[in-house]
Amino acid sequence: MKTLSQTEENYLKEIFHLSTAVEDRVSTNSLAARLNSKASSITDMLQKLADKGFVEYVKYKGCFLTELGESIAIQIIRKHRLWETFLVNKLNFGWEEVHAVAEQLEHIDSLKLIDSLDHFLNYPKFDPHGDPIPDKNGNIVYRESILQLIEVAPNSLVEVVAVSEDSLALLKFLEQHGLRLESELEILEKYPFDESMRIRSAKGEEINLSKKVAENIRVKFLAKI
Amino acid sequence: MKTLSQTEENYLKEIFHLSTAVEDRVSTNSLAARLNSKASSITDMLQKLADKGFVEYVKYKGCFLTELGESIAIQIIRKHRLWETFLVNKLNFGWEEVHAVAEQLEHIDSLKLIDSLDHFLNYPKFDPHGDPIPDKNGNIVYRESILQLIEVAPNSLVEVVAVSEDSLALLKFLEQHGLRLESELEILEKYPFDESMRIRSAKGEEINLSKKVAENIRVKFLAKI
DNA sequence: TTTAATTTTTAGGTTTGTCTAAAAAAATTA
DNA sequence: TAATTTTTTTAGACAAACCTAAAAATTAAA
Ligand SMILES: [Mn+2]
Ligand SMILES: [Mn+2]
Ligand SMILES: [Mn+2]
Ligand SMILES: [Mn+2]
Repeated sequence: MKTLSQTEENYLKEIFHLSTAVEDRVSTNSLAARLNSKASSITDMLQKLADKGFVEYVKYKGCFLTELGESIAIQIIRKHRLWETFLVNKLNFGWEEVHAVAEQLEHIDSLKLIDSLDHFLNYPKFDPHGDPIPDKNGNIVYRESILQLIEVAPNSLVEVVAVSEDSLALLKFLEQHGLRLESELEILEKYPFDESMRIRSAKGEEINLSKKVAENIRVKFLAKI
Repeated sequence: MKTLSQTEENYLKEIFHLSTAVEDRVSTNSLAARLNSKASSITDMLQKLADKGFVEYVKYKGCFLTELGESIAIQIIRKHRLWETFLVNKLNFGWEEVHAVAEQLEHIDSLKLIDSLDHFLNYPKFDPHGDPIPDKNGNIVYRESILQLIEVAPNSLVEVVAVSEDSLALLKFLEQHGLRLESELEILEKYPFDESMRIRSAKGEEINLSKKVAENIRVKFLAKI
């Protein structure tokens, strides 16, 4: 199988993320926004990816990955998350520093490398942001009963299990308030006018979280208080 | 400092290797041969690199690196050799498997990454092929009194200290005969008609080495026998 | 020191991935 | 349903890195 360009790989990865998280058929404009590119460039590339059999694409109707395209996307995500794990676990990077470097490392092409790395890291199941790491065969084990913090009702106790990985500012903010994976926190109050919320961290600090922040923290429900 | 393309980095690296190992001013054709490219392509790129201040280039007279160009080349070589060391020491790659992967990894752009890696590997001085690893400041400590095996007279005992790194076939050949870094061997006889030689390995095996092979093994003289 | 061979450069193209501006289709609103 | 707005595609260009073929400069041979 001939190897794809970095650009093509980034397109497939982004189509995968959008089609699992947001829309079934991925629109030209949503890709343009995520890839910091223009709609016309996206159209060009979608035609090429469709020719090569990586996506199904119908003019004006958006696209989705073929089985082949999806398996490639998953392997790139596997590499991305394994490298992030390496950087945090072995090289002592902070979780907010790894994404940018992993965006480069995910394109290194060597099966032996990535399998050896997986072994070296002891076959980790989740990356530093709580996201599942696909295995060699592309299987992804999603966690059960995870919800966005913003969906949780007041007077609930929850545990942080994942955070949106690609916002540097968010990760720094969480770091600053001692919020990380496995942190427990209590939802004190929700303010409907701006969808912000007030929470109490494990060590008693009360923190206001904006809508944006609360959307990007994923938690597991622990108890009613 | 804005970041160079992978292609530009490869040109600088190759100019560095050729101008230290072979010729003071690097010719268009020698670059074309090393970069598997055509002379006309080299000319184009040299003009660009000269514009950007990485090389001195005079039409028809070849080129050499500026101080800036050299410092960039050395940092790429540093990355290449650190990654090779990582692959062998941590991921259990064979020394013949690492060069191709390092050719990709050397272009990853993150100072923190490479310095952390250096630390993680315990500041190695030499890579798996015996080549010196430049430090953070670009200093390279070359070994004293190293010669090519082909230059050594019969009845000498020598120790292998480095091998040409980028020939897969050579490395596999050496591996097969148990020849590696720190191996001791005895030069038995030299055959002038094809410049081949006969040697005896530490464990007594007698092996014939072609000119090509004997040129690409670097040794330290130990004793006359 | 001419002539011949070799090396290097220029001229003119190609491919990949991008862009802007204009046209076409689809979705919304009236 | 007709008009308007939004989304998407097409048309035409551009920069990077490469190529082939032809011209020019340099080097080697006669
Ligand atoms: Mn990431
Ligand atoms: Mn992640
Ligand atoms: Mn190498
Ligand atoms: Mn090496």
